[in-house]
Amino acid sequence: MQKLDLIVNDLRKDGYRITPQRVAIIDYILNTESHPTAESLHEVIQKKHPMVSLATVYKTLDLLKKKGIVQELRLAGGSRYDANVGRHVNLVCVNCGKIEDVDYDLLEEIENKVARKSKYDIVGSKFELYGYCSNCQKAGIAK
Amino acid sequence: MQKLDLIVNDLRKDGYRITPQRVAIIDYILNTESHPTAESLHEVIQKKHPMVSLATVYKTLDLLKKKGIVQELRLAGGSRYDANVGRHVNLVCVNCGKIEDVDYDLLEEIENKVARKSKYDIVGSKFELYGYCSNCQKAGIAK
DNA sequence: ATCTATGCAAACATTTTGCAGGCTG
DNA sequence: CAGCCTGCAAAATGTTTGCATAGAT
Repeated sequence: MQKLDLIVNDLRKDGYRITPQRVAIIDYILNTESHPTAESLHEVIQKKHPMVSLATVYKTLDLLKKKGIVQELRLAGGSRYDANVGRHVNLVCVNCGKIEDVDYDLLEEIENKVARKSKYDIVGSKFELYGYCSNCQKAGIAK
Repeated sequence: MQKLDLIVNDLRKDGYRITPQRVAIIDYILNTESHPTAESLHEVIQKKHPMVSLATVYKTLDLLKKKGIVQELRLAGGSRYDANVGRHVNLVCVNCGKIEDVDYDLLEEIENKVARKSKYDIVGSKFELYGYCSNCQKAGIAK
């Protein structure tokens, strides 16, 4: 069974409606490695599905974020979205915005290794954990 | 010698002018652990130095980023700035936006350890490397 | 005296929101 | 056929820019 179908079934089970817009967006983001912005995603999808507005793209991406289907990378020039939600390292060019995925072993060695392998001039790195702090868990907000 | 003085001397050596606005901003960000946004930084600094505009805060933060003195964390609700530019882990509450710094050993164990220690409900993580790709290095753009 | 840095306000880019109507279940 | 989802447009948010002037060197 396709990954798309699994996600669609999951959403349906949760009571979400399966619209052509949502399917098109999910399908596209599952099958690209381009880390699109909301706007570039909208442009590409409109070619096949003229009936998709930018607002719907944003709303759908919000839904997919909540469901853990996509990850949002907040970068200069707007957020980019990534269906690869497993633990992974993104190599971001702070000049042109290009993003590449990188395999790695241990944190301690990553930076040097990556610099050597990629020919990137590394100017910084960041490992961030996202979650709900204990206060917010108690309050049960917006989860 | 104070860290502030070192930075100020460095900037002066590079030909940048040492204005009260810049000193106030650098001084504040060096001595806070609150990961302020540009706007919150502006509010706090205005209390002591009414002559600091928000535009100047942004311009100064850009300068400090270029000099490697601060790190920008792009999060929901706006970027946050952090004088701790060494390699470190930020623990971000995706609900209230609180940011805490975390010590760590090895990447493999971080997520579980942090979840246990912090009582955070971890919903995702991200380790990003920032740098200039080889193309951009050749082109020598905007560095 | 020179010329960078500032403040102001307008411009800009991205994302969010409200509402009327359409489509899924 | 009930109510969630959509498209549109306006609004909100966060950041950048242009220009005249103040102020650091």
